[in-house]
Amino acid sequence: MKISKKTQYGLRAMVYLASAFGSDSKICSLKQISKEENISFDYLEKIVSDLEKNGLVASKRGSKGGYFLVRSPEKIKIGEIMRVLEKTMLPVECLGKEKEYKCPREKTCKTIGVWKKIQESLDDTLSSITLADLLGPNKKKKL
Amino acid sequence: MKISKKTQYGLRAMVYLASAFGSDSKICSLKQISKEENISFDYLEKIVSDLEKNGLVASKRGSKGGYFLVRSPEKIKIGEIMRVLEKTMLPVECLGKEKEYKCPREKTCKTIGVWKKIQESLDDTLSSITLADLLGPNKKKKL
DNA sequence: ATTAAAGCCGACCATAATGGTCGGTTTTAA
DNA sequence: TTAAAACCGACCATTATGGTCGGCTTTAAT
Repeated sequence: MKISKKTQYGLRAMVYLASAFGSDSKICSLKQISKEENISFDYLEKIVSDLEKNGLVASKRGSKGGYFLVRSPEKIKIGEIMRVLEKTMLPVECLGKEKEYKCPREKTCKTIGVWKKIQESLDDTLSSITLADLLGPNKKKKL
Repeated sequence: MKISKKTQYGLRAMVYLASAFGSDSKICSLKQISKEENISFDYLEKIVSDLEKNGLVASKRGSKGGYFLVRSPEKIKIGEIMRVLEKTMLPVECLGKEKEYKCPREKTCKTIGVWKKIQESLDDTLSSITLADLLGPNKKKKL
């Protein structure tokens, strides 16, 4: 029941990009991010690559290249980021709707309700917070 | 971000014991539980042993022995069970209060708020449900 | 007294996930 | 032409997970 380092690093990188979003220098290199956020460059590369493949950031290649948010911070929910980076956001398999998986205990299971409640409160929380909400005092707003 | 099988099995075992709690035959053997709940006997043994060490169940040894709840189901919160069986209930290390761990980013961290919210909603959920709440229709109550 | 059922306990183990590193290729601004 | 940066796949050590096994101890029943 814990959040992976991957997700933690990824969220930090996203917050970093969010801070830069308004400015003219909204493009940030991995070197920059990894240095300032103290995250292994090589590992960060993999993480950001995942974020890119899932349409949360975009890149510019070559010298002076880097990454930037594709949407403004207010439009990016924390849940979206986590769903990309965490292996699974389902507390238990049986809550998934994959065809292959079919729980034989389904009908009579007394514990499923617990996992459902956990999932619901998690979803609530993660869809109520956006990147913009994390941007520190001078960039206005809560949390 | 998922619940281990250990916890899932453990909760099912606890629910099983809770069902038996009222009756004269409140003592259940692992053989019985593992068979009816379809959980590996050997693995269940380890799980229930953890629950015993943490004072959630007690045992009677020898023939006709087995395990039983130490408290009535209404007095056992799901959170207690999970805190015993899950490796950690903290979304991230930095939320812990261990002396050894000290996050250098603490002061300026923009992401900690997210993890705090997750933890709070999780705690809320898990302290609001008791074993009794999971006991099916004939044993009264919600969920 | 013996036996069978049950808990108790520590060792072992295969597989997968985690968190990370490395070397090389391609693109692009200067 | 060169340096900076993204891109990409392979590799790797450590840990967690989920589970098995064998032997010991306790106790009810015969």
